[in-house]
Amino acid sequence: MDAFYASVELLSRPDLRGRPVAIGGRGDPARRGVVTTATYEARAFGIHSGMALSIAARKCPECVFLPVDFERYRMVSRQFKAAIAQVTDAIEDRGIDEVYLDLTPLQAGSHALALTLQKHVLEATGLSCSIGIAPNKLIAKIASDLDKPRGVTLIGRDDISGRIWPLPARKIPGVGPKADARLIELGIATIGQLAACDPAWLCKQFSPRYGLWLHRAAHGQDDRPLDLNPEPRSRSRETTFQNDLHPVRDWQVLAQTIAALAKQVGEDLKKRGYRGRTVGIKLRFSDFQTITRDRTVDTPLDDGTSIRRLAFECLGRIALERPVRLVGVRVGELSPADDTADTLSGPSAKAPPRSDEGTLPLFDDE
DNA sequence: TCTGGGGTCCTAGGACCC
DNA sequence: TCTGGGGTCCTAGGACCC
Repeated sequence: MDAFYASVELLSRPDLRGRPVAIGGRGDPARRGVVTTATYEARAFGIHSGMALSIAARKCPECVFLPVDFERYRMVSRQFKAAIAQVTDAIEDRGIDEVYLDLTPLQAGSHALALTLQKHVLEATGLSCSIGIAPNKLIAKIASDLDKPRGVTLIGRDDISGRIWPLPARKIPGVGPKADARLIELGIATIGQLAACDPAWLCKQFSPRYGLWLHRAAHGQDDRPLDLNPEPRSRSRETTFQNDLHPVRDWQVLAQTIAALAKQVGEDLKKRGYRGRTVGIKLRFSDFQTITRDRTVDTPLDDGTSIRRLAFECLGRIALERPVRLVGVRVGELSPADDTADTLSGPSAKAPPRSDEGTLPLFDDE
């Protein structure tokens, strides 16, 4: 979807069309938050997603800032996916504003299919999208980005050297800021230059796996099938404080926040029918250093009380010596709640007992 | 007044087991 | 003066994506 959150907001605020608009945080650039989406007018001022709201406001004082409304975006997301489902049900969900489709079995030509999809999405939501059609997910994803907004880009195997190789290596999904910076250091700026590199040399510069993947990606090779029904791996909630917490003076606030997050994660898990064996917490300090602690137990759980107890145990293993900016609670190693195989028997039942199992030496507030 | 929230996957080291 | 090899699980951190 093109500039998804911003485009959704403009549906109800047509008066803002043509003006620089940025969506993020609570819509107040004086408060903590980042730009999630900027309209193309705002992008012209150098505003982009991930940028601090305060910096965006400095770059463009006339920019309009709106708060994020995830509930609404999720609703529109369901609408556009339902519109696409009229064309194909081979849909891999890639989050709120993206999907992969397998159009292989369809009879119509690629370009006609793309126009049909855009028409369905526009009629269902009033919003535009950009489409890339290619022999695999990797190239389709790159292609979808080449002609935004409202683009349709077709790339065949024979087009890879002509259309893909001139692009910056950073355009490969999976090459982020760190890998790109390292590539630049190594004198590699384009995908074509990456494709010319010896894979063994790339493996030496990066990890063996990543080096091999880089080489294959640069040659447009990708054999990942669509994942039509991915199982969730973890569930988490986190929050950034408007003002950093003093680790001692504000301990109550920290504890209450963790308890509330634990409760929410538990409710999320129950609603979706999952339990998890690993409970973890995340703390971000004022210097932006982020640390995590987690704890795995034998029996999967989904109740807020157990999650909170384990979260507090994790908290007890962290030295609270700096102001705390963010706290989060996570449950991982998920399994369906109706799958009782692991809870009744199995290897875990024979695991040696842990002396501190279930105890809460420091922070027991029950 | 710089830097959200919710995810996935990978790496590396240590414990532990055979 | 020496101390294997292979495997799994857990933990912590980090890169990356939407």
